[in-house]
Formats: sequence, C-alpha cells, structure tokens
Amino acid sequence: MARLPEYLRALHHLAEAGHDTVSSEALAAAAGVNSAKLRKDLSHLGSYGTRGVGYDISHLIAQVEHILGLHLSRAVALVGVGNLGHALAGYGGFASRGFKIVALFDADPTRVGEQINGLDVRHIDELATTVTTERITIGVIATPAPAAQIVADLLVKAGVTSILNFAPCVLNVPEGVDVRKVDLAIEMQILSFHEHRKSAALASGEAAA
Amino acid sequence: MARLPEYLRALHHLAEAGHDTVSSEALAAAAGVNSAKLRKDLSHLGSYGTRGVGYDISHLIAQVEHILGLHLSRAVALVGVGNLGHALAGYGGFASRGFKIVALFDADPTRVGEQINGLDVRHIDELATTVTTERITIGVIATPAPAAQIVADLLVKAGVTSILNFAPCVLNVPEGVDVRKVDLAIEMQILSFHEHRKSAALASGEAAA
DNA sequence: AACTGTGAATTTGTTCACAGCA
DNA sequence: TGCTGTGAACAAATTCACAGTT
Repeated sequence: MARLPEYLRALHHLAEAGHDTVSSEALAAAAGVNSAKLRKDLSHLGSYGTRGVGYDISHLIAQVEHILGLHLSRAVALVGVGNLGHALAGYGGFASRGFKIVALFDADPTRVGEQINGLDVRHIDELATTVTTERITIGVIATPAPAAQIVADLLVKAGVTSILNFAPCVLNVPEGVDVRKVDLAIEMQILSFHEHRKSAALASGEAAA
Repeated sequence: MARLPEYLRALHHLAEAGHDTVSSEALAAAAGVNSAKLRKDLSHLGSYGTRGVGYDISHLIAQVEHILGLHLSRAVALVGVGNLGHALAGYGGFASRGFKIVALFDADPTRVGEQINGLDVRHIDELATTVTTERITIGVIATPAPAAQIVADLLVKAGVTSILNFAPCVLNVPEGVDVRKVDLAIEMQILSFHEHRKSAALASGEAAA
C-alpha cells in the first residue's frame, strides 16, 4: 500500500517526540488521512493494535519497515548528474531513510570523475558492470527526456527492476519492472489548475457560497 | 483532472514530431494510459475530437492549456535554497513549461544575497512584502521538515493559495489553500516495497507461475 | 470509556462495448 | 471504415457506523 511510508514517517516523528503508543485518530492526523482508512490499512498487515489503547509505536514501526523491505537496505544507482541529479546525489533524505546511492553515472565525459558526496561520477558505459558488482536493484533517472528511455533500457538490461523517473516522459519497460514517475512541472501544472479554478470561482461571484 | 498535464506533455511531443492529428489510442499510449480513460477525460472538456479522424493536436493543446490556466503564467516563490532548493531554482523544466520563479527565500543570512539563475536570494522576513508586490500565488517549500509548517503559515498569511511541499511532513493549511506533496524518500520506499514483494515471490518458488 | 477491526453502504474511478458521426 | 463519445457494467477505494475487546 502506497500510504505505508507516510505512516512510517509519522510514526518515527511520534517516537522521537517520546510517545510510546498512538491512537488511529492521532496517527491519521499526523499522516494527513482519515482514521478509518488508516485502521483499514493497518489491519491488512495483521492486528497490531490494542482496543482501548491504540498502537505500540516501536512495534508498529518494525512491522511497517519489514513490510516495506527497509530492513534490507537496497543499493541505488543514479543516472544523470545535471542540476537535479546533483541535488539528489547530495540529498540527505535518502540515506537517513534507508537508501544508499552507491553509484553515479553520466554520459558527459566532462562530468565523469567529478566527486559528489564522496562518490565518483562514472561513465554510463560502466553501468552494466557496476550494477552487477554492486548488486544494484533500484535506478534513479535524472537525465533529460530524450535520454531517459535509453537509460531505462540499459538499467533493465543490467538487472535493475525498479526505476524512479524524474524525466518528463513515459518509459516503456518489460513486465516485472516497476516505474514511478516524479514530474516537477506536472505538479506545478496541477496547482495552476487549482489556482485557475479558484480565481474563476471568485470572478463568477461565488454564486454557490 | 490530474492527468491533463501528462496529456499536454504528450501532445507537445507529438506536435514537435510534426503530427497534426492524433487518435485517442495513440495519445493514450504516449501518455501511458488506457484509451477509453483518455477519451472520457477529454470529453469532460467538451467535444474536441472528430470521429473517424482523431483530435486536432494544436487545438487540443490550446484547450488543455486554457483549462489548466497556463495561459496566465503565475508567479512562483521558492523557499529554502539548500541542496534541493538550489536545484529547483535552476531547473529549466519550470520555465519551459509556463512557470516563472520570481523570488527565492532562505532563513540563513549567509545564503541571503547569493545569486541563482539571475535571482537574488532574499531573507524570509521579506517574504510577505515580496509576495504582495510580485503577485505571487504559488509557493514551493524546499526547507527542512521542522521549518516547513512555519514557512507554510507565512506563505498563506501573505496570500499564497497553492503550495508544492518537498519537506517530509504534513502541512496544515486553511480551507481554500491547495497543497501538493513530493517526498523523494517515500517514492523510494514504495519502490523498495515492490522490490521486496518481487524477491519474496521469487523465494517462495513462484507457485502461481 | 476508549479505541480497534470490519461488515455494509457509498462514492469514485475504470473499462467495456457499441451507437453514431465523419 | 475508423474513430469518438458515452451509457452501462464493473472494480476499487473510501467512509460510516458499530460490535467487540481491553
């Protein structure tokens, strides 16, 4: 379930604040969801709550991390160390939440050899070998759109089975490979849409209000 | 509808490739969705297709851009020019798709005055004034989590009605303010979940296969 | 008394399948 | 004939509401 990571973040936050247990109501508020939905989600992992009390935070954290496979710490390769890729390579949020970027690649020879956060940028020709030797299973694509499909094919061929795609394009991958897409311009456009609706509603005199 | 931006991107791509019209089947493939879903989505904007032919690309682009409010070009403020904020400020994908970051803010005085992409980083104390004078309606939060709610409150108070939040936390905002969240670590954790499921399926001998 | 877990009701979203138009 | 637009069927997700446990 795609909401478990959000619950996990909220749980860690509560644990750091010194709490031992939490009710579905409180956890739902911290995660920004409805409490019934949260209970239903958690009940799918098994019954880890106590009626009248709530959920044991550290126990629930362990359960959720196990479901998400975060006890295993998977190796990640990042391809494309341009503007965004550079920031992702240096982003502390990955390491602190269980992911380790173990290799950086770029097609531009002038970038190869550069060091970012203690990692050398390697040429993309080395991708296949490195993915194998470092046992990389997750790839992050932060290249321009025209290169993204080529990189995706390389990653898949090398054995990567999950891809996080920041390039603004749809990737074609074989069955069994998971792709998640993050398109920053699309996020902005969705906000623009809401802005547009709001100003239109105002202009038309809020007849419904 | 949240899929329109994806259709728009695909349409622009087709237009650049020299196409004039496109069928729902082809456009759906380019956008990575089912063709019936695409037709239903587009039919909500009105009937802009021609039976037997398909959709006129440039006409449809104009319609979709209008629905999304992209003909208006809204001003954007970015708060937090750390690692990620820096990359976002320099990200070409915003400008090329109709958004203009017009102001950068940070709380750290050592960063104030720095220039990124021709924009001065201002101190967050100037946020309220700048948002008003520059008519900013969209705010991007790229601060650490503990600062995000404070920044969100500042933005809302200054008149911003849409927020794109990159900080790993839930924001509380009043009714009428839209928030979209992008959490990079959560994206990775969702991939980790799929990886975990796949390796579990393999280990248990793929009894279903 | 407080809170979980869950059937049932409801809403929302997706896909099918085809009538009807160019 | 090729393709859109859409009613109807289907599927999924969400929320309600409350029985049951601690």
